[in-house]
Amino acid sequence: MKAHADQVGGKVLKGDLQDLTKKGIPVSTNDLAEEISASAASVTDMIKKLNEKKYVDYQRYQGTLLTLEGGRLATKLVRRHRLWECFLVEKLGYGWEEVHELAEQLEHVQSEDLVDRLEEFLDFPRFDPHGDLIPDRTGRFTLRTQQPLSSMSIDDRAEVVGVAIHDSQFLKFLGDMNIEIGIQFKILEKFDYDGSMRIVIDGSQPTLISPVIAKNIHVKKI
Amino acid sequence: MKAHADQVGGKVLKGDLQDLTKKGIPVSTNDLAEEISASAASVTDMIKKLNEKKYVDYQRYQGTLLTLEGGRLATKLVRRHRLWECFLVEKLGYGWEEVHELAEQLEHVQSEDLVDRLEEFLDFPRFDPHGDLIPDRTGRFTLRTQQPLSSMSIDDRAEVVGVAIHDSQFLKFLGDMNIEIGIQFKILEKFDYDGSMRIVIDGSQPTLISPVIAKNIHVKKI
DNA sequence: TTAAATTTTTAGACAAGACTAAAAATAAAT
DNA sequence: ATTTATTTTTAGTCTTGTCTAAAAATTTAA
Ligand SMILES: [Mn+2]
Ligand SMILES: [Mn+2]
Ligand SMILES: [Mn+2]
Ligand SMILES: [Mn+2]
Repeated sequence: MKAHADQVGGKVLKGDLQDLTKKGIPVSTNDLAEEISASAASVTDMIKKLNEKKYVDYQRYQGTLLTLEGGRLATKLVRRHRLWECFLVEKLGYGWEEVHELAEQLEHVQSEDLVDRLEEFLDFPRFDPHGDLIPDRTGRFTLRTQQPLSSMSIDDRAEVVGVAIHDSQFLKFLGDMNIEIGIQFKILEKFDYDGSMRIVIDGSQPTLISPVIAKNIHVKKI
Repeated sequence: MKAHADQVGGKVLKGDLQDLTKKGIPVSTNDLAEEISASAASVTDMIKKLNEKKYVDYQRYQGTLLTLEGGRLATKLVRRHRLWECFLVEKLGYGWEEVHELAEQLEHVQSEDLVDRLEEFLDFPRFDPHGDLIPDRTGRFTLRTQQPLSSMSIDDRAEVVGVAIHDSQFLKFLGDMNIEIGIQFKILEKFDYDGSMRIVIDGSQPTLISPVIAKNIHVKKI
């Protein structure tokens, strides 16, 4: 159910949830179980019910795929989740590392209208605090050019547009290094040995970025 | 679980949830069942569990009372509910007749901190859109002098401070008559026959108020 | 191409929360 | 003080969502 804007670099174009997931590749029962911390047996049971209701395409032993209807529902959930995250950060002053769990609860409040009003109240934000895209009322959103920081070269200049991981430890760590959405920087060095990079954030001192970190920061070349 | 500020006219003083409910009078199993639209059997089952957890005092056939701990929990829920109602009206532009059901969902989001921040964001409102008191972080609140409009006499001037019924039909009806929290008016006539009243809202035309309506509007004499 | 390892499903059980129908306790009426 | 009516509880069942252990299917390796 979780969308991964990260996997879709390239041109700006319209997309739906399918574009945000690994297109057409079924997810395994075990992976789902792992993701939601439940047993594989429970996942099988539930998936069968969702299949009955036509929210997923499921054939035993072959994994699971969202149907169009399931995708629509999932997109709505993603929309709600991300708008609530915006609210928590923009209006209640939470940090980007604190909002996911709260949004997980708020997203289950049933009311289309509430979310639409929330969106208006927030002035129609296009991205959530982690840089993820917010689908509009109709489920559409605009894709964005982006690439992992690890793919940049020396002397490139770039802007941080998102993160691949929402883990609060990771986000807090980035925060401590003053790395946040919107900051611009230049690549000073890239070490062939392990791919570590030295970058300099405009108006600040140079920082060393480990390859694992670099892979999980999404940037836009400028 | 629902607090009734209406039952406590009189002097301004500190209170807790006990003050807001019919003090010490146990609620019957059937009344609870009616209130939540469940069977009496279900209520008995659940009450037994709450009794186990010490949230209520229950003895079979004798009805149910909140314990101190249960009261504290209930107060928190009431606080959350009312703050969310404020949010929906103040920030998202909902009408007072639309917010109860949404707040019923939002109140179940688990996070003390979230509610405290919401309260601050709303500038520490003391009353919700229906004029009900909002407990503070510690569960305390200040009682307010009030009486039903039906108890006023000719030539009295008063201000609307709340409503006894939260039914959306009733609230919409009041709205249509331009009766809302904060408006001030004068009693022109009171008909002995059935208790109907004619009132005039400052800067408007006189209106006729039926006794049922008058009983459910809380006012403060001025 | 068969055997071993892994993944996924089934079978069976359990807890929570609901319900209906019948029994028991309490309250009201004669 | 009995009888009758009402309220409340118990008994038994159902549904939903979860789990573990064992069986079945698929994938990987020999
Ligand atoms: Mn999130
Ligand atoms: Mn996010
Ligand atoms: Mn309410
Ligand atoms: Mn209210």
